[in-house]
Amino acid sequence: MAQRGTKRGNARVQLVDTALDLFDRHGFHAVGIDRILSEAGLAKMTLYHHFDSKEALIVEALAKRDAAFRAQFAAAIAGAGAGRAELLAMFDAIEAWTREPSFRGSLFDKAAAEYGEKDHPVKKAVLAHKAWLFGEVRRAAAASGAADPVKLAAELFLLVEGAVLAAAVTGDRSAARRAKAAAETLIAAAL
Amino acid sequence: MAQRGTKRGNARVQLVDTALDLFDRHGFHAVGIDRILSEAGLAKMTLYHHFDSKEALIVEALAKRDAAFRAQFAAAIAGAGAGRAELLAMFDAIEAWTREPSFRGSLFDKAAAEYGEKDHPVKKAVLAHKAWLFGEVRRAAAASGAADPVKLAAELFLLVEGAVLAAAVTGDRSAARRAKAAAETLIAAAL
DNA sequence: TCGGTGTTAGACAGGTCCGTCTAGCACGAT
DNA sequence: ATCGTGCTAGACGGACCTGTCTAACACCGA
Repeated sequence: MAQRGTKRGNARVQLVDTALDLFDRHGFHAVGIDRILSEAGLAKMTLYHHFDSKEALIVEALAKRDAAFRAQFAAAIAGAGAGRAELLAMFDAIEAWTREPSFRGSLFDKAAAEYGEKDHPVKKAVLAHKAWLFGEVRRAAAASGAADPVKLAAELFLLVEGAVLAAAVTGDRSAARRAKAAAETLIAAAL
Repeated sequence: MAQRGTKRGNARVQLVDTALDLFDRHGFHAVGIDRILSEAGLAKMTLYHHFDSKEALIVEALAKRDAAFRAQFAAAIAGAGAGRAELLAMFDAIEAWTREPSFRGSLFDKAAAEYGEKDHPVKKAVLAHKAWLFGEVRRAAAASGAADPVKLAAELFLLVEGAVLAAAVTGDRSAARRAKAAAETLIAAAL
């Protein structure tokens, strides 16, 4: 049994982190709360004190992953300038991510696969994440001087999504690099 | 209760079709065999007479979906010529598919999300499907006269994957059309 | 009409699911 | 040191999971 939290309030963090890892590895429905609690060394009531339900835990886990992703993404493209350079830096960021040994695909894609109902809280979290990511691409595309920046952004977004999916499913770790190459062609044609 | 099969051997087909529909709507782990049997109006032993396990049913369901997809895909691109026209016809095929009211995303992407282990039979079925699809793109790219057909195929494949994913997750039904526009740019640059 | 074959119904078993319960721990303030 | 409070442990409940069992059904050829 893992040592119990030495500080108050650590349990919640431990819970979310453990859940995040297990959901990522095995999926949401496949992982029961008993397994999360066992792995985290915590008890049932600890979970239900902090969260109303397993679903609430999932939503919070996705929120944490979303925040971490945004921060990592922002840091990765911070060095680049605006416009074209920033767009290309995004593909570098995706490549760096997909090459991490811990990369197991987008947790949001997995969540979307398991929770397809439009009004489901989990699906809403997925859509919010996707909308933000597309917004980032659109913002950078707008500063690239492209004739039709929204069209360019939409095309590049498809490349990003495709690269992440291909890297996750087939394990193709060079997908992001090839997506970048395609992006360079699309950007050049869009100016 | 649904009327029992009037012909012998209809049960197996009914089973696979019902499972396919439910897996597509709710996911693999979320759908129990009891639900499938209830919906199909069949009994437990009927399932376990035809299949060794739920997993075997999943694999057969994916095989049927794979076969149907290949047939539909082949029919959709049959009219087009070879090379560039065939590549573009593929995007039309994807668009037609994603615009079907019954479109709920790629069942293979969902399967990959729930069964991530490399050696899992379900994952193997997913990889076989993806490998075939990429092979189709590569074959057409090879006949397009591109300087580096494999590179072109890889880039177009990412667009296909991205379009299907975007259509499934965000419900963006014009994703495939934009993927086609991007593909035209990439093909033009690859010649 | 009768027997044999292949399929089906529904109960059952053992495990796990999510969520709730009571009881009691460990800590901060006084 | 004692009290009060926030948090936690582990048992429990009812529902559901996958897979197995017995018993009997419907249909075939003879």
